[in-house]
Amino acid sequence: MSPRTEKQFEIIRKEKKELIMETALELFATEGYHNVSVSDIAEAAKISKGLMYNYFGSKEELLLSIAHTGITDVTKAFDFNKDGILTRQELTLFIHMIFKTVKTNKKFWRLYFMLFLQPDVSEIVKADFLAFQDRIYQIAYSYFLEQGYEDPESELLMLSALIDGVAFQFVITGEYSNYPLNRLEEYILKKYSMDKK
Amino acid sequence: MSPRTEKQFEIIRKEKKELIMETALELFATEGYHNVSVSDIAEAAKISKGLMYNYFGSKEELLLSIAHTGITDVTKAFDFNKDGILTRQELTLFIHMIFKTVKTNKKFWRLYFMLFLQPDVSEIVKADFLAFQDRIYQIAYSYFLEQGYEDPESELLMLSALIDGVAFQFVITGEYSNYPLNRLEEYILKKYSMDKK
Amino acid sequence: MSPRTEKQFEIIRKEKKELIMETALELFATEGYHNVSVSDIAEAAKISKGLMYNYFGSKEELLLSIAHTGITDVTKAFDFNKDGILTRQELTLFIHMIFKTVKTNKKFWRLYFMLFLQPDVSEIVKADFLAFQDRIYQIAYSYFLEQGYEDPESELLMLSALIDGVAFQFVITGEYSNYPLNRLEEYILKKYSMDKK
Amino acid sequence: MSPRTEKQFEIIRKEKKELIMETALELFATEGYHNVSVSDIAEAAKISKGLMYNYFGSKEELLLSIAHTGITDVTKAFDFNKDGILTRQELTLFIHMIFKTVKTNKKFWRLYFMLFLQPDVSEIVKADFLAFQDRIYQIAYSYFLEQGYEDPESELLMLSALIDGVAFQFVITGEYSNYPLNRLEEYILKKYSMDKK
DNA sequence: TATGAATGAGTCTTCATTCAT
DNA sequence: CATGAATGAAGACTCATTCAT
Repeated sequence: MSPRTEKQFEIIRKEKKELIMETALELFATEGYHNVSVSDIAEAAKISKGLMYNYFGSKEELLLSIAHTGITDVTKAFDFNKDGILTRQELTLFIHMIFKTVKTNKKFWRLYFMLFLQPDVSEIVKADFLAFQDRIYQIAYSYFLEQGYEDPESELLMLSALIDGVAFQFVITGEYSNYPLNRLEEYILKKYSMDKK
Repeated sequence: MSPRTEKQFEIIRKEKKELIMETALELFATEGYHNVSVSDIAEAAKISKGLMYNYFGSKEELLLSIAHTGITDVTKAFDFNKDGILTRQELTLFIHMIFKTVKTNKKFWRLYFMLFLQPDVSEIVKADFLAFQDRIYQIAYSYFLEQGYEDPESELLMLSALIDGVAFQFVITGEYSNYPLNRLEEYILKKYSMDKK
Repeated sequence: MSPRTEKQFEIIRKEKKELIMETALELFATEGYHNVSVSDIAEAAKISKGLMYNYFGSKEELLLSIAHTGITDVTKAFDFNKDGILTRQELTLFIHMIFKTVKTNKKFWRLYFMLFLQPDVSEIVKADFLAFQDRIYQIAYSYFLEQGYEDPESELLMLSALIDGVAFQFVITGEYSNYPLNRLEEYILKKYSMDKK
Repeated sequence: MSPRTEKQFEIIRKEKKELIMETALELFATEGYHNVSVSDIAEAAKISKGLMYNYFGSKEELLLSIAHTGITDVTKAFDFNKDGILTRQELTLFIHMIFKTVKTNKKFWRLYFMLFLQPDVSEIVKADFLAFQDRIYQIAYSYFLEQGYEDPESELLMLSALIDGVAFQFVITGEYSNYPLNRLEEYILKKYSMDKK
């Protein structure tokens, strides 16, 4: 008889928001943002078309929310609170984590690659990502510097490109691909363990 | 004033077609396929909307034509008629050529990355590209094998990923970016010249 | 803490209803009926959307309630219980009252003008207004007749149009306009004091 | 076989544009701007929904075009190229013309009254109308001044309000009303012929 | 009585495509 | 070969209204 409490409403909102975002991510990643209509999302999430607008101002805002939440989650997972210098083991762990996040969040990374090829990506998304990338760069850079690499910057760019390339190739393969991500991970790790210079 | 010969018509057709494709490539790459309307293309190419349909069955066909022509051109440029084994110089040249084509056809590669993230890419385009990739793989693979690399397949995949990664990062930067493509090229070449194992 | 009596509930209902109507009138007049959503009204009145439907069957019914209540109030204010003939002073007072009500209820009159240009105004509202107008017409007509005006009907229509025109012009000016309503009132009163014929 | 000439296209465009504007004016005036959908207009004009957007950027732009064209036409009809002072006959003619234009363009004036009650009317429309009104004011003002009226400004405002009021009352009556517009015109004209001071 | 999540019909608008000339 | 007016299906978005709590 009495209306739902504020808390109850909050829970409902949170859950619905997540449902919509997950559904949309799934569709955006598999079909492409422009090939998915708001109706498609509503249907897949089993809600009405209008409800999406109760939670997100527009289809684009939904996309940006997904991107923002995704990168925030990934960033959190990395626990960047390193103050000292990376040891070799730590770099190993680090690279391992990147591969893991790519494996776990394949759809998300697919979306991110799409977003970056889209020339009109919101500055917010870009800033989010660049912040994340920067952290990684700093860490890897200090490692290469420490290890006495001749041209740590190029080394860094190469590692970055390599990871991006592997991730890209992995991501463009279908849901159940047999891209040898694990094998490549090992191979890369081995390389960085042996390299001197 | 005299009626044009069939040959002349053919030339006109060919030129118009190319004009449309170039204009469309430019727009697709800078604005994104879905953000460019047929009207936009017509306007930019200074032709009528109807004329596009004289040359291409649909907007999508136009896209696929661009992709097909592009990859054909690139493939041609490579002159794969190698029968013997790649020497180190040849690999060097080879990698150099890849970087060169990425640099020269930035827009085209951008389009290609987009296409590959789009799950419904025509099988034709896929086949085109896979054929191209296969040739490269064969060449590089035989090289790594010859050079006595322990795991030539992984090595191959890594080179491929590395190049894709560099190309991707280069391509998503704006028109006049300062991404150090040349420096990375050199760095990669040096790596492959020194590496034993 | 003690359960509210029925009487108290009634008072609450009345006050809420008035709050909603006043808020809606304010918004309708400043933004236009179609530019104001039920959500807007609810937000401005600091109530929930659902509550409005507790008091009014629909958005349109709310509008009509406002119009009905408004014209009823205005009518009451006039105290039409005249049996005798209007003297000149009484006409003066009468015209003065009309101007006063226009001044005081600017928003309401704005709404009324809108309603009358809307072809599908409810018959109820029309009837309300025509009743009001009729009373005024009767009074003014009898006055003009008494005063020996040649064509009292035309005279009446003119006075009516004049007042409507002044009111309209006053009403379409912004909230803090400097339309010389008072000056015009005086001017009109003077005219009707001097006119013979 | 050969495409239509530019001239032919121009004619087509002009005629279609007028058709759409006339149809829309009819509907806007009888139903109200917000109660008429673009589909309604298309259906009434027997064109497709999309075609309207070939000629007008939006529904609102269509409205503004109608308003602008209407007031331009009316202004033209007045031939304001007066340099001398208005004689009484000229004022008579002048008032007559106003009444005539109201009678002839009833729908248009209805639309204009609506627009002026709409708080968010485009500045363009307002400017158009105020320019027109200004011309009329100047002419009437100079007349009243010349005739030695005590307070020409108030006199002017009154004439203006009177005309607005008559027009308003005439306009809110249905298509085939029996509002005595002609009688009122005569009555007003008589007034202004007799009035001294 | 009061709340706000949920619905879905309806609206404006876009745009690939067709076709008469 | 070339044009652009015309179409209509599809999409994003709004909002009055309902209803479980």
